[in-house]
Amino acid sequence: MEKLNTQNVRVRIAPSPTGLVHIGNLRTILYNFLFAKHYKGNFLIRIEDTDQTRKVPGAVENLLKVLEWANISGDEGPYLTKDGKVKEKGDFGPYTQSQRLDIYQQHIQDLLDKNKAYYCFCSKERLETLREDQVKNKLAPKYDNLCRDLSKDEVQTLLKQGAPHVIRFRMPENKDVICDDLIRGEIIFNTKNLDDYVLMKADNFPTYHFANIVDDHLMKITQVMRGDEWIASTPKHVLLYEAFGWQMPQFAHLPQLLNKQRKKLSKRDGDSSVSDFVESGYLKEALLNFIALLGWNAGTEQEVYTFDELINQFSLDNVHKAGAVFDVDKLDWINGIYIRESSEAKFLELAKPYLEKAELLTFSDNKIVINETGESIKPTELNRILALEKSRIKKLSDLPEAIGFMLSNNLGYPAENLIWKKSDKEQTKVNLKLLLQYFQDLKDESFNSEKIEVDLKALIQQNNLDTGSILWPLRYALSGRDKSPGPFELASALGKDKTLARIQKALDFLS
RNA sequence: GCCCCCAUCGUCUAGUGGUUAGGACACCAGGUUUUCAUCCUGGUAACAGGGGUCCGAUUCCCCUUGGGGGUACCA
Repeated sequence: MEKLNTQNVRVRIAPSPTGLVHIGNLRTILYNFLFAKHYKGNFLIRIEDTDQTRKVPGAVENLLKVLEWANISGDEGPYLTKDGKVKEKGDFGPYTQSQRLDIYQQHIQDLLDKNKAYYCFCSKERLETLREDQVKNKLAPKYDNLCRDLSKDEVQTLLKQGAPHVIRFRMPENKDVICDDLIRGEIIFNTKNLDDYVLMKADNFPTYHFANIVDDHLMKITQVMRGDEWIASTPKHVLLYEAFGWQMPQFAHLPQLLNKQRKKLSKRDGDSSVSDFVESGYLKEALLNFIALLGWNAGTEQEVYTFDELINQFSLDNVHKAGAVFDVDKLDWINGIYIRESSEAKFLELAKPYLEKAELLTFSDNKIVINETGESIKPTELNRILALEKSRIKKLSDLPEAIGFMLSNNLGYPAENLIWKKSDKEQTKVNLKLLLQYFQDLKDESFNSEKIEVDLKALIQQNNLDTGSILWPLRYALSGRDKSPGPFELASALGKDKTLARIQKALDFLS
């Protein structure tokens, strides 16, 4: 295997703007970025929009927004300005292929002059019929080289007539092509299995194969890291570099991200667009951490990494060959870790958009308003409420549902739910009255969960009560739910007035 | 059909000729506990099969099987 070149590292991602960025794209982007930063090189973004028919408006913006969200920025290429416009930076531009057509024109002429490429006037219809026949006869579908040996005069005549044409690569015959891969070693192909593929399309746009090679060369790309679905086209690329007489970059084909069915994760897999993950409330640290480990590991038992640790430890040496199944359960687990470890202030910031979107709260410059009641709530109070759910939610979109009952003044539930399984109605009423009395006497400044816990445990002992017979009704009165945070924390987060009101309401329900 | 890639618990993976095959998620059981979650402890679970090479193969080679990718004027 060839040795990794670590000098003047320049890598790129080359997405085509045909839809939303999906999670597999993001993983490829991540690896390129980590690699570039690890070797203190440059990371560039190049938009490969050579298929005019598949262009999707807004796709470039979506890509750049995702990168911004992920905190990954290109050293060269397109970027998003503050007012949402797309601009480009860097000395090797333009970084959008549709703006480089003249460059491809020059280079295709070079190949034509060297007789490495030729004009082809075959119609799409003919090619289609040809392919159908080949498939029917169990032959490899291949171009039959009809135009490969057209004379110069024939070509000139047809061109003068304005005949539609493409330009094809003149594939050498029966030649082994060695493709060296940083991850897989040498892969050998024979040109007899390759056909004279198209370099320039009839609309004068280059194909991926052509534009990609010209640009990687011109932009001085040192390593090409891309999904392993490209392995099969690598010999075409190698041959093109040879035809031009250019030095090739090093190739590293990354293992694919697979869905549960072990198929390539694609844009068609519903939930796989990065925007969906953002919307569901996965933290960027969690998502990046998780996908970094899908196909790579440092050879240690570490599972949780900061971004800097990823940059420091990332290496192509321990990137896998086999594809990896994307397992949401593990993502949820790691997301939970990042949620639990986030600071109070950060968690509030993270929670904001989700609470607002669910129309639970309205945030303005100096006020947070509870939509249902119109009351305002202090950030410190909200923080206390949020803290209750930190260890219970898996993603931020779970939050509105999880804390809704804390902000509502209309808890409704069947009265019998207040009764603990080993208790009865009368006992429950007595205990709730005891609690009402206790909380009435409790001073505001003592209203914290530690104090309440100590007091209530003492109360339980003094009165010789079953713990559950008092704590279950309290918790239920305060939450109206079978499952919730503990009663001490709830009381503390709700504050004296609401605590008293909710206990009173429970007593009303029982009578 | 043809070409190419890949193969350790259900999933993500450690392992580079000699290990009780390790960790994490998920799952199960137990502990803490008023519920749920967190947290702690323990458990079930894997080298696809067959040939070689070797004193010895999960590890190296070959074949089979299985999975995936490619085979476009898409990327």
